[in-house]
Amino acid sequence: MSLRYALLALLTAEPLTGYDAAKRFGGSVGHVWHAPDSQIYPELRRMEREGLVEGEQVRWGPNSTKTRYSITEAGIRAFRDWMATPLDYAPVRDAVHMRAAYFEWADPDSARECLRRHIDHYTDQIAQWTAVRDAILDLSNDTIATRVRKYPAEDHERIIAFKAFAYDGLIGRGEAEITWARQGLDLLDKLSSV
Amino acid sequence: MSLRYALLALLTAEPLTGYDAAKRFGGSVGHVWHAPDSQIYPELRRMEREGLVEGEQVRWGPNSTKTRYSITEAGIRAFRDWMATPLDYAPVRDAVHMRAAYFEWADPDSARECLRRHIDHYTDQIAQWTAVRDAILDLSNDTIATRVRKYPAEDHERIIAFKAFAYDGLIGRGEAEITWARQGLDLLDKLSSV
DNA sequence: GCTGAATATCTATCTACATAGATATTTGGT
DNA sequence: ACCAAATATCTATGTAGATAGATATTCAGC
Repeated sequence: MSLRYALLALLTAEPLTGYDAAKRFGGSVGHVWHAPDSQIYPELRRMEREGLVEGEQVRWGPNSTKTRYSITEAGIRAFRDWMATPLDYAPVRDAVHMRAAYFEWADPDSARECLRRHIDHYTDQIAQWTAVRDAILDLSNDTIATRVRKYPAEDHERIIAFKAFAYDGLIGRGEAEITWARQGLDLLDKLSSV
Repeated sequence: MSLRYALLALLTAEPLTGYDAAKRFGGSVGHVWHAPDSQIYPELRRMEREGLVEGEQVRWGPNSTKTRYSITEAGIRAFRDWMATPLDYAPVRDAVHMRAAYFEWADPDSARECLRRHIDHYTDQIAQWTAVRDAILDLSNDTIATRVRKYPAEDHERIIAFKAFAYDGLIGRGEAEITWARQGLDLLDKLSSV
């Protein structure tokens, strides 16, 4: 169901085609909510049926058109309603931590590999998240620049601050993951040195 | 697919009925991998067909039996193989961070509520995780006590250390979430005081 | 002996999501 | 004029998981 709200969130900045939206899910929103295009197109159609968005045919080259969706008043209301609704927490499914709990069944090299990959993964992610956050803060991020242009100047600070805040959360969590994995590597060293 | 390995992990400690396993998914493994019983029973049957576990009928009262599953050699091999296989990282789907990124659409009270619930949720979880970790470390946790009894004394330290390590990871991450949410509350205060 | 909780299992339906295409048009560069 | 890449969309199939039961037996306590 959150895909729907991710789409509405995108559309509060500007009208988009399904293709545009799908691209955003590779970057911006994609950092917090992933979705493949095969989920996006049908969801937009459903949302149109329910009046949350409005599709309009726009020219695309000389012989073709594409559908550009805009958020409707009802869509904005639905988004705000969602914002006021408590989230429920999805049950945990965490393969790395599960595996780590049973590392006595792995040979130490595999265990180390697993943790090193964990560190690499989050190092990588943190680099991306940090880059995006910084680009948001100095408005060199296009998506956010476009968004901000749509709203009065007195809102800009909040808009930017919340986006940066979300990224800070991802970064903080990533750092916790790395710290943990390093502790694991130390633990493996300690246990194998006996 | 990880459900399968969670089950194998459980069965390396002792044979279990589907019902026993389902209960474990409410506690121990459930902290890292959740699954409802409606997934567990069929998965165990599938695993039996594939020779990873072996079901035996054991008496249950005077007029009934139940199926108790034990891990087979093939099951142990499959589990070890999985341990040596790199995990791939599931795409992110994080409703709270997504919502936080668009807090300009929430009224400040709802935003605060959302973050307070986040703090409550993880405070709660951390209390549980900490209790389990401590019970693991002093062997007052039954599941781990049973497990440890099955293996030679020189392995006990590792077995316990890895379980505690996994819980430390959950706790660390939970603390990061709380830190972040508190920052959010501060940010909301700052922005509303303007 | 009765009753309610726990044990043990199975089913059925629905949605979300992953994966892997197919198809057609447009645009930018040689 | 041609070709590759990008744009724009749609479909189909499969699995995982959420949700909500149905059913029968056993066990513990009164």
